[in-house]
Amino acid sequence: MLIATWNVNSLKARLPRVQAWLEDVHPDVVLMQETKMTDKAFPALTFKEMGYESAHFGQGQWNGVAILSRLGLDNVRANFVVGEPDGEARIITADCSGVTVVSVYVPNGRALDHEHYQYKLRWLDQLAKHVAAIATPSGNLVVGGDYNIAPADIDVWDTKALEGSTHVSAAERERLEALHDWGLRDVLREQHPEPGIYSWWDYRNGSFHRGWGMRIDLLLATSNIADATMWTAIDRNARKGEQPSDHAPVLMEVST
DNA sequence: ATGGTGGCCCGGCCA
Repeated sequence: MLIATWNVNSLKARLPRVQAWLEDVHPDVVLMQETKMTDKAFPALTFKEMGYESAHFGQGQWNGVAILSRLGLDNVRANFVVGEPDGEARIITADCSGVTVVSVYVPNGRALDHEHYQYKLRWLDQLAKHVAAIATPSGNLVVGGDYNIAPADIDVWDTKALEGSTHVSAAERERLEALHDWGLRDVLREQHPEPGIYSWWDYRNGSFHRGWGMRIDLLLATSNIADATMWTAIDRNARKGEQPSDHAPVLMEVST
């Protein structure tokens, strides 16, 4: 089972690239973020013609998450399943051929002294509760998406440039650590301990070509899934060429 | 590097 996560930064703007990428890579399950459209505008028929069932949780011009699957798509759950529902469309869950998958778009945080950063931390606490409510550590679960957190210093191009910024702060990294403590593993980092592996590069300043990136898009998996993962990769090619997203897809191939 | 870009949609906000 080939599982991917990709923040497409507007599915309307990115649909040609997304279609070409699906035809090229043929993932079985895709966790998508930042579709930036309503459910009505979501191109479910286009994906159906390509062999994918889909589920979308959108709100309009911002946020929006989706799951595509050509291995079945059942038990779709939009938003958090416990506690207060989030006011923004940032999380959707479904079951695909025996694996529960979650597509998450964690709030950016904007700045450490911004209210949005507190929202980010609360959101991550809610995510931990959501995960505990839908699965057990011994089950088959993948929680993938744009976490807007670089798990460790190795996941950023320059720690000095990011001092005092979101994405690297102790409080948000602790929230990620709580997910690890529960039983979710960062399989790509386990398989690739080397530095310089990023999934996002700012559009500005030629960041991609200068290697100024961060690894903030993650596929976290329970041990059943992590142990069965044959390979993982980040598809940097998807960040090149005409009208790319500022994020590259992250992939994991799970033996079934 | 804190915008020189690129989304939203047409003046800024957001990432």
